[in-house]
Amino acid sequence: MTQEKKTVRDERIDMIAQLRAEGVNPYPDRFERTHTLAEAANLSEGTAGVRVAGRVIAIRKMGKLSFAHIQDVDQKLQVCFTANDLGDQYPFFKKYIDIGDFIGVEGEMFATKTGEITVRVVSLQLLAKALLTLPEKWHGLTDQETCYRQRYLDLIMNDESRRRFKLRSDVIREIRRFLEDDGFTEVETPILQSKPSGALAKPFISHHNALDIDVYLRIAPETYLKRLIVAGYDRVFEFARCFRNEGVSTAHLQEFLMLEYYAAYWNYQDNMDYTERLLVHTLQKVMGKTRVEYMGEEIDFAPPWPRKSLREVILEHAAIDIDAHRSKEALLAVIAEKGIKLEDADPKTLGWGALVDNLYKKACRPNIVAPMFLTSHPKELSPLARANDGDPAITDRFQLVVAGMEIVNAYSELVDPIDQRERLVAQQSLREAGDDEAMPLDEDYVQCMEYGMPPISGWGMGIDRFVALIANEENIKNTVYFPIMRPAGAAGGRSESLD
RNA sequence: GGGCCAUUAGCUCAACUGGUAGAGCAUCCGACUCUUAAUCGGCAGGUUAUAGGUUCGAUUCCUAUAUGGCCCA
Repeated sequence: MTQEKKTVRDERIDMIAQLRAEGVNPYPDRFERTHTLAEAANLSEGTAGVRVAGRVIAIRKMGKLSFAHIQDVDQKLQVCFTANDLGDQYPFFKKYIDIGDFIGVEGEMFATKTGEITVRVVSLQLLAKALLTLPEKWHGLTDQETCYRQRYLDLIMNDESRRRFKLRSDVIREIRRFLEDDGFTEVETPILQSKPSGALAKPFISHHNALDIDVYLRIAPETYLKRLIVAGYDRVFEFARCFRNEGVSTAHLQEFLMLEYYAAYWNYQDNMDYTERLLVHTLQKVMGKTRVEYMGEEIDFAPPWPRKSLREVILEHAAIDIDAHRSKEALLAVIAEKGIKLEDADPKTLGWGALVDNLYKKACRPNIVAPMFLTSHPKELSPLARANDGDPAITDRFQLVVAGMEIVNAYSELVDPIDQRERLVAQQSLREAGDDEAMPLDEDYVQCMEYGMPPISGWGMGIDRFVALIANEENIKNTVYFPIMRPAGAAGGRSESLD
């Protein structure tokens, strides 16, 4: 006996054939709506001629009276079918409409005895027949992997997921409006670049066939945005999809959204003021408040946010004065003396600046919860930042640190072409020594600077990370619709290449 | 890169110390005019992630692999 068992899908395919045989198109081309579901939900009782459409997400079929809920990404609405109102269409509904289908209905608004606003349907149209059933209605979809791989199911089933993605869209919209209202121009700069620059990171490499050159997916839009300031724009910004070919973790995406803006004639102090205004405005607009909860801690963004130098912060949390230990050897010695273990495999290969950075990440950063501006980073960590006029070993730079995460990175830009060339040459030699995160010398960029670059302060924020923070979401993958995953069922293909 | 955990019906989960793999929802058949996890009755649904091993017997124990999650570096 090889009788194949019928799956739900097989049954639905049979049903579609049956529908067609009865002259019903299971996939009609349009439906004329009078209201969205959200609009309909706000209509008053007695409003007739309401035409709405959506996906059926729940059905309660009874003898001659049935209820269903239809849903879109914003709203869920109850609809009611009776044999009296629908006539022939009532048995059609009972026989052919399933959870998961899209339907369009026309009817009159009324309130049920529990007071729920509902459409009393007088005519019904099937708009799309579903072959596969939705996840179970009560527990919904909880498997994280399925949520990532089939985000549409996550969004259909999980209200919390819909809210999170709405928050993301709201954040981007409000930031964009705020910047536009302040005279910033939104621009687009290249994603395919022949030299990756603007950050210290490993790029993805691709190949341009027509030009026969290797190209890099951008790691930051920085140097192109500054070229536009040279071109004469006062203020530009870009929501820039960036790519960094680095490790996977709950805090890192390889493809992520960075907002950068550049304002001519500002320094980093002006920019800290502006950062407070921009982010407080955004939080007020999208959350209606400045307090958010993240992983059980309450974080209040009410300004002003303290401004502390890297030196002060390390002194505070690690009791080490980095100014008193300005050589790598001296600093290593005092770190060892304090019994602090750095994360990097071999701190001896790091320069003084990188050592300071590691020390901060280990001893200070996890303790910074409330928003704080961290300023005055070592010059060697910031090849595109302006050196401080009083102390040329540090830069006029700040990061906004919240909940142990760097949310914003900004500085007074280096606009001196001679200084810039020297620093990029230094980076280049690090690169040649094997540091593939060091920045290559971009001759075209330095040349641009030689034509004259005004004072600028630039700013960058990881949108995904910011959204994760205010959405109280631990895993950054849940702030993007479709995070990259290893293809499901991919069978090996890499064992051969292992040495 | 290292450690721990998970993978069982379409979905959410059980299955004691190794002894015939179960339930709810969804599907299918039937009843039902205010339901909302609708209810009630009935049917059906499985290569327990994959490949090996131990055993009279493996969802359970062991090894490897795959995918994912969490923690650490």
